[in-house]
Parts: sequence; structure tokens; C-alpha cells
Amino acid sequence: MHAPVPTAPEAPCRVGVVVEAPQHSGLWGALDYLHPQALPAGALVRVPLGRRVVTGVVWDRVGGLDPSTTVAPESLKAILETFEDLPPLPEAWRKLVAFAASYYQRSLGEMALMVLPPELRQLDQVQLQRRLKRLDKAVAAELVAASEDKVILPELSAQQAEALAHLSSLAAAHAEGPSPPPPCLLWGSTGSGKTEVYLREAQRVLDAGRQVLMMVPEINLTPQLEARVAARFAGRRIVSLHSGLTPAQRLRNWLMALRGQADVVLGTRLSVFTPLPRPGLIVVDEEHDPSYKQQDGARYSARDLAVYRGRLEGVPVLLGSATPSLETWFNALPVSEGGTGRYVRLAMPERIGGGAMPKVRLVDMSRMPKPARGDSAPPLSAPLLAAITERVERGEQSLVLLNRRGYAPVLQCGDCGWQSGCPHCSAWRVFHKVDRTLRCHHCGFTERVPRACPDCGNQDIQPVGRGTERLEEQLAEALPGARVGRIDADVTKHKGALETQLASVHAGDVDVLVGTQMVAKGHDFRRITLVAAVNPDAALFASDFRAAERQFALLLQAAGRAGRDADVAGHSEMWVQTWHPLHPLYQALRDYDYAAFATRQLQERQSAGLPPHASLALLRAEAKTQDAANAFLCAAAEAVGNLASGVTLYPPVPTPVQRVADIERAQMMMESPQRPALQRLLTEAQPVWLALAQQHRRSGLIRWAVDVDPLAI
DNA sequence: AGCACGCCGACT
DNA sequence: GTCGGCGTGCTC
Repeated sequence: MHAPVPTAPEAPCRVGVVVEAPQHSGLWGALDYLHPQALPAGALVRVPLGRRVVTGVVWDRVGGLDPSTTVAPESLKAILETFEDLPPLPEAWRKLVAFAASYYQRSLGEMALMVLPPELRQLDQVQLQRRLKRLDKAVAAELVAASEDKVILPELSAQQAEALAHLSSLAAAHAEGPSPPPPCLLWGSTGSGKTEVYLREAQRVLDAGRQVLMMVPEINLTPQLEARVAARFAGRRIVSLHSGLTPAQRLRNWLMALRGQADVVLGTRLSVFTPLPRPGLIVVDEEHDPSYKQQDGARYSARDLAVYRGRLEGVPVLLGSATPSLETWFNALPVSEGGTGRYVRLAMPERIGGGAMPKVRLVDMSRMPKPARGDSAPPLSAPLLAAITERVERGEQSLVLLNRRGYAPVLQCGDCGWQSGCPHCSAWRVFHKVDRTLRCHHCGFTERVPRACPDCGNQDIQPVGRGTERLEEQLAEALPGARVGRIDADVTKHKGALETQLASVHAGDVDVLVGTQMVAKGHDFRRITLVAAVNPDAALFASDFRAAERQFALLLQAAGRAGRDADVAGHSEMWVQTWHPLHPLYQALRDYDYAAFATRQLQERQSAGLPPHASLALLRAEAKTQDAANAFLCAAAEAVGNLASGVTLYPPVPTPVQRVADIERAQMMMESPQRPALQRLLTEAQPVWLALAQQHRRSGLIRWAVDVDPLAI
């Protein structure tokens, strides 16, 4: 053994840097670089990686690198550039990223770099410096312009006041203690004034000189909230963070948050990672919304990370929903009622101004007259059609929901049975009459609709089933003189079309609005007094165990669109056409009894061993053939079988849509009543699966990934 | 993931 | 004879 060499004063320091290297690259942690001085953890640097130059984050050496992977000093490369003008990313940010990486089974580098503004990764030191100078100039100018207008606060309802009192007593009780107050579920029906509670809490936090992070599912669906926040905190700096911003805007807003220049950050799921020097409150609005879960790459749940972050930073977390996710509900349920009691539940059952929720009418479709032979059933039952007609005559609006866009989900040849399948996916191509195309909603493959059957030449090819386009057409026929409009993803993909269509609805130029679920979320329609769900039964029998939960939330949210104004609330109605009117989902909906619905769902989940009573993870595989995907998953299960104590590994199965864009997909479910047991298995399995995947690449495996806490199985 | 190196077909 | 297809392999 050599004697330790004394470190020369000018000897460069070894610095751990986290760079963007995906999971399957095998680079999990930090890479070592050299630098003349030590650098603080969280500092941004530019480093050489292979033949390119990339941006990285200096990481704590705590826990350090695995010594066996540590590279000899002489082969280390030097850090090229540091970003002196940028404050290092806070410790809490690094802890959050590290937790997310380990919990969701991604490499540290991928996680860390993924949650930085994309623009930041492109810039060098000089370019960033220029941006910062410009930003500071703009901020200074804005300060002069900022006015401290008196904002007239709306009067609080009794239940709002009570919720706020509860929140402030929780804050007071935990002010001195080491632990932050527990997360709170603000359980308030649509129109109960949850937003006002967020705003008051935010005000309290802002007055204390802290920053607020407010998360919403999709910001383009809630411009109203953005306007409201801006109006309320006129003297404060509010920035938004979502993927719809230009790269430059996104960087700018993120920088303002990091440097403490922004007081309020309003953003989508990606904003959960916004570094904040003085965090004071995290709000997750509509916490049940599935868009909080990232659906590709690192599949994190922003809602769950918000809760983790709150505890990490000692900051209160406020989760709001009329129909909480069962996970949150379970946590907000006291132990005495079978829950975990980890969250505090604040209930606001009443609508502001005493407006009642619309009356729910369940139409039993099995008792409707059968259509004559050869005719297809009309889209709307006679009583529903009558109710809409009545409203058209009174000058009131109706909203008809159908969760399927296009004209018809499939075309069929009456002679030979040909159907409009997608050649690249195991799915039908949807008939869009507007532009006479057949479109695959999975891979995007689009063709002009054939004049005759491609198989037998028969001219008689028929649409089967019904989408929003066809419903719009049929309603216009059934309601002569009524103005029928439509809003769905096909309409809104044209820039500005959503705004135009919404404006015409608000102006009263539309009598009946047909739409998919996107209409049910967010927008306020003052003059709508009838909402109808045309065909909601599919969710009752879906293989997806969360389908019922989602459908209940959607229907309740849709009902909330109707009759927000007290003068029309009295005769507002929510119509549901169903073949199963006695189904507990609809019975609970009729009474607006979320608690009853949730209790029942929790029982079902418990007996089925599903969340929130168990933890799930999926191992997903994509391959050239279904056999290859399956073989990898089988081998993966085999390889970790002995590690899987307390975890059930289920046999691999093809995914619900098993082929997309000519890639076959399969998955293996892993389930455990103990979350830590599942986490342990995943962590130990990771390197094993990585090596295995390398072998299986030759036989056609293309990609693989772990999905922790999947939304659907 | 990038971005190389590396060995086999249609073009100036 | 070159330009270029994407099959493996590495990145401190």
C-alpha cells in the first residue's frame, strides 16, 4: 500500500455531477469531474459527456458513488463552465428529485434534467447571463408599474370560514413543532368556493413573505383561475409554468421562481418540481385528476410528490376536490372509519349562494321502446329529447356529453364484414365525416375513407356506433331550429377554435352543445340548465379498476356545469341514460353522495387487493413481437422471483391495446400490501432487468420501463 | 437518449 | 470508387 499522497493546494477537486442519462444507460448516479475549486451542491455546470457538452447539476457526495464504479483520477474530465449568476438549486429540490428518481425507478440524471426548463439545458454561461440581465430589467420596470389596488374580498360562507379557521389552527399548532401540519383535503362540491379558500390561504402565506405553489390539472382549461389569481394578488408577481409556454417564457418564469422574484407559481404537474427559496403553501386543485400522473418517461404523480414535498419542506399542502381520488379519501378518512387518518378532511358540502346541484334524472334505457327492425336506436331517449326541446324553447342551453370523438368508432362492410381496423395497431380507425377520413386515435394513421369496401368492393359500408360528430348531426336533425354546437379535441386542435366556440356558447348563439369530457372540466357555462350523459355505461364494466371512480368524478363535475346561477339552479337537471339505473354508481350520483360511493369502492378494492389497499407497479415491455415482449417479462419475473418476498408477480399479459404503431406491448403486474416491500423489489430488480433487457434486445425487445402506482392496469 | 464507429447497396 | 443505411456500444 502506498502512503496517502498529501493533496497539493492546487490539486483539482473531484465533483459529482448528475447528467441526463436515461435509465437504461446504466448510469444511475453522479459522474465524477474535476474542477479547481469545490462547487456547492445544486450548482449548474456544463460538462463534456462523450463527444458532446451537456448541462448537469452538482450533487451531494453524501452516500457517495459506489467505489467500484469510481473512475481513476487521471481519466477524469474537467468541468467546462459554471453558472455563477444562478443560485444553486436548493437542497429540498435535490431531495425531491432524488426521492422521485428512486420511487419511480428512474436514473437521478434523467429525473433531475427532465424537470429543468428545456431551454436551460441549451444555454451556456454567457447566454444565461444575458437572459438574467434582461429578466432583472423587466422585473424592476414592472415593480414601478405594479399597483397596490384595493381588492374587494368576497364575503366568506360559513363553511369557508370554518375551513379557513381549521387551517389556521392547524398552522398555529404546528408553527413551533418540528413537523408541518398534515396535508388537508378540501372536500367541496362544485361551486362550494374551494378557490376562495385557496386564495385566502395564499394571502396569509404571501403576507408572511412566502411563496405559493398552486397546481391545476390543465392550465388551458382553467384560464378563469389564472385571471382570478392575477386579479386577487395584483401587487404580487404571478408566473405560470406549463408545457404550453414558449421555451423562453418557461425558463423566465422558472428563473423568477428560483430566484424568489415570483410570489405565486401557477402550474401543471411539472411545476411540482419548481425550486422555491421561500415555499409557504402547496395547493393541488382537482387532486383526483388523472393528468397529475405523467404518462410517459418518468411516470411520477405530481399530487403524491406535492404531499412528499410539503413534508420535506415543512409546508402545508392543500388538496382540493369534490370527488377525491380514493387514495386521498382513504388517507383523509379517520382510522375509526377504516382510513389511515393521515390527512385532515375539511368538508364544504354546500354550494355558494345556496344554489342546489341539478336534479339527477336516470333514464332507464331498457324501458324505452325498441327501435323498429333495421333502425338503429336514436341517440337520445324521448323524455330527454323532450326536456332539451323544452329548454331550447325557453332560450336555455343544454350540454350533451359523449366521450367519443369522431363520427363513428368504426366502419363496417355489410356484405363481407370488413371493418376499418388500423393496419399498425390493434384498434379500429375512427370515421371522421368532417374531412372524410379514417383516423387511428392511437398512432395517427390517416387515410381518406374508401368509397367501397376494400375487401369485396361493396359500396354499402356503414358507420357503426356513434361519436360526437354524429351526435351533433343527429341532434340537429331531431331538434329542427335548434343551434347545435360541438367542442372536442378535433375542434380545439385548430388554434383559437376553442375560444371562438366558447364565446358563441356564452353569447347564447348555441342552444345545444355536444362535447367530450374536456367540456365537463373547468369551464363555467352560466346559462346551461341541462347536462346529459348519453352513454356512460361502459365505465361500469371496464376492465380498468379505476373506471368507475373516474366516471363518477366526471359525471359529478359535469353536473356542476349546470345552473351555477341561483335563478336557474332551481330547475337545472343532470340526465343520465343508462341500462343499469340501479347500479350503485348512479344511485350515489343521484344523491350526490360521494362518501357512499367511495365507501363501496374502498370495500371492492380491499377485497380485490387493489389500491389504495395495496400498492401496484407494472413492468412494461415493447417489442417487435408479442412473443418477445412476453419472453422478456417472463424472464424478468423469473430473475427476481427469489427477491419478491411479500410481492405477488402476476403472469405477463398483453396491454389493453396490444399493438400501437407496429410495436407489440405487454406488461407484468406486481402487487404488494406493503409499499416498502414493492419498492425494495423494484430497486433490487433494476440492475437485473437492465442486464436482462440487453440480452433480450437481440430477440426483438425495444423498450422496457417500470410504472409505479399505475393509473390503469 | 445522443452520437459515435462500422460494415454492405445505389449513385456522381 | 464514395455517400449512407441503421446495428452495437459508450458516456466520468
